[in-house]
Amino acid sequence: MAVKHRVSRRSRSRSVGISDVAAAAGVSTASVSRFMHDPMRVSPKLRDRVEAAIKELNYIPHRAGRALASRQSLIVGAIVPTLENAIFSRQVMTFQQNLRDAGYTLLLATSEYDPELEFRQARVMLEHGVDALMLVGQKRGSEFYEMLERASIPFITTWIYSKNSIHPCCGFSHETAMKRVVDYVVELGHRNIGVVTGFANVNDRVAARLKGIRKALKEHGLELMRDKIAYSEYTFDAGGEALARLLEKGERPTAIVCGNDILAAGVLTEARKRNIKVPEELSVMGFGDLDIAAQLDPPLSTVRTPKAEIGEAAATYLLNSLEGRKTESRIEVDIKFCWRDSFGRASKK
Amino acid sequence: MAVKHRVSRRSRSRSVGISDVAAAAGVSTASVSRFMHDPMRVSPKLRDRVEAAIKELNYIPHRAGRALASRQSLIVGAIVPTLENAIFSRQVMTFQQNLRDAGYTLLLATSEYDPELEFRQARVMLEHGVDALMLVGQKRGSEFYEMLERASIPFITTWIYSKNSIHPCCGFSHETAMKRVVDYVVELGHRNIGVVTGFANVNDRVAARLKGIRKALKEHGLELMRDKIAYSEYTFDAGGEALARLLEKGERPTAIVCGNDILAAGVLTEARKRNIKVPEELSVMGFGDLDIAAQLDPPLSTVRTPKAEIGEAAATYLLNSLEGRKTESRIEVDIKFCWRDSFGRASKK
DNA sequence: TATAGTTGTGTAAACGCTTACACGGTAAAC
DNA sequence: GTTTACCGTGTAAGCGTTTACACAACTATA
Repeated sequence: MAVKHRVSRRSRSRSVGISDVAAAAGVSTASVSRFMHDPMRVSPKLRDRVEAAIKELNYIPHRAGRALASRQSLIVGAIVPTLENAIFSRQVMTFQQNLRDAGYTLLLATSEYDPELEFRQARVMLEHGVDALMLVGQKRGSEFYEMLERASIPFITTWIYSKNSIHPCCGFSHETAMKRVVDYVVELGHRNIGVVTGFANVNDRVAARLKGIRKALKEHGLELMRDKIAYSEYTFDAGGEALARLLEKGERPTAIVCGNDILAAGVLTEARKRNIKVPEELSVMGFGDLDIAAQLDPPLSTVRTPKAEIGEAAATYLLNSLEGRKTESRIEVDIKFCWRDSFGRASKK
Repeated sequence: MAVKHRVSRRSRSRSVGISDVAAAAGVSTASVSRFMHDPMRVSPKLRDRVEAAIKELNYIPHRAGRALASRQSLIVGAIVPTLENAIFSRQVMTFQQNLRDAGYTLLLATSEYDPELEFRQARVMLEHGVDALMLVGQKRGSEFYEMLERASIPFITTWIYSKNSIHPCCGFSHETAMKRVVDYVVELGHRNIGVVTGFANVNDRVAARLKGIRKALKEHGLELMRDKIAYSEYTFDAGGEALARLLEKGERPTAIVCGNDILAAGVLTEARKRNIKVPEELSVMGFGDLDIAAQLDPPLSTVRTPKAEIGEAAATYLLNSLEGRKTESRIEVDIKFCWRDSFGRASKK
């Protein structure tokens, strides 16, 4: 059934290579190569000739050749779930900037929260010979880590931190973060607390946050009932709908703790639509501190996560590893609780 | 005892190559290569042996070798100004997804709106042998385009459209878009219009939008005075400050037209801070329709730009070019005007 | 039966670079 | 005036693929 048709061959014209430069300059390719890496390693006379030849021929070195010969691609890979979320795009951006400053280039893929796709992308990256790899989260099959192991390249998992982590990681404990949030929420008098969260099965961070919530509640003798959790996609509208579902069941919560700011913004909008006053009647808490959080009305209480810092720290770790420098492989970053107007004391009945 | 280990050098151990597989399977490397590209091209017997050998050895093909021999890297590059803005990250994401589905991988760099940096990054991409390249905007020195010309790879400029464009492009006319906006703004009775915009010198899209504004005003016998324009960085706060500057000078405008939604959001926040009622006393118009636009209070009027569509169209164009298919090289995408509550008729004095 | 295709496989020469090694020349040490 | 060291350069063997070409073994055709 598959109709095989011949794809027109691309032009195969040789491009200007190092040997052309060598010939034009009347030197050996070795000398040109040396010049490329450190002009001071060749004599001034030769230097000038090579320089002239390069300019003359518009020579652009071909890194595939270099990669083959030197076993270094100068490429670093990153696989993130999505770029729709400012969280990851900010992280990727600083990651890339730091790599670039060190002479590396970024190969980027998204996994769309699909483990299988993530695995395939990782494999492709290894085929491309990436010198290092940045990942998000740690939950993946052992064959994934075994593959990395065999490739023996440094890698780091981000948005995860645990001092006993088996793998290099850079982030914070989502569990602790959320526990602290809920501790405070309870302190503010809230007893009936609703949760709007992403789907925990695909994402270890979501699961950890839920765990933190449960832990805090338990310590205060409370329990997170099933009908107080609404799972949702990461969109504004879905966040609003999640609130709607929560409100349909039982007594209205006095506080909603959300898995991220997108969901919280949706909740805020839905609350306004229903004339529920925030925070008087309903307190709302986000997570992540996107730029928009402070622009919402009322400004959203949330947890600030250092997206850029994570990208930078990940780059630093990988670069250190590549250079053979000793570095801490479990990096904890600071988070900050931002209590803004969307969250207040529980209304007294 | 005497363990002689040179730590500084990176491990140079040969990895499993195609020749190892060939040896293990008792066939030639050519056959393995053929198997890799199309298993049906080799006999069943040989197929099984090769398959077994590959699994046995955990063989991962090395694309640098392939790139060298076949003159195709299966890598496509993209250079965008930043990923902080959802505009570009969304575009990059769909671009990447479409490439991936076609077997290509994305090499990504940011230029931070710096032409020089963009040029250097482009050069690095060519060194990596990208098969194609996506860029944002068209304003760059001729040496840039000459370099691309010499590399003779397909490329496309995005967020730009003109039916006479010299270069392949995919986007819309910012000039026309803004002209239509202002036409309507004037129709709504506004005569005193302020503009908050990014810096036009670094960005051809900004310049085009300003041109559109001026053109529209001129047709209505109006003029954009210098003191009605505030230039600003692309941050919420800077947008607010820009409004502040505008308000200090002369009579207060009845409408503010912004270069993007971030600036508009900043303007909205600043207006609220000053107790200026939107839209009764001041109408505000954004550009771009970020997700947040509809969540703001009041919901922001803006121009919806198809970010994902641009990424996809760019990918499609490049893939078509790579496969030698004939395609339109100037692609216009639709924009949509979203009139929400932040914009209304000019208040009658 | 002779001839011409077809199919499956192997051989070996690239592809563009790096780098171990060799070598001649000059400078420093004796 | 040797010897020793070092420096700058060239030679050539890879690095892991692809692919043009050759060839043997079939199959189809006349």
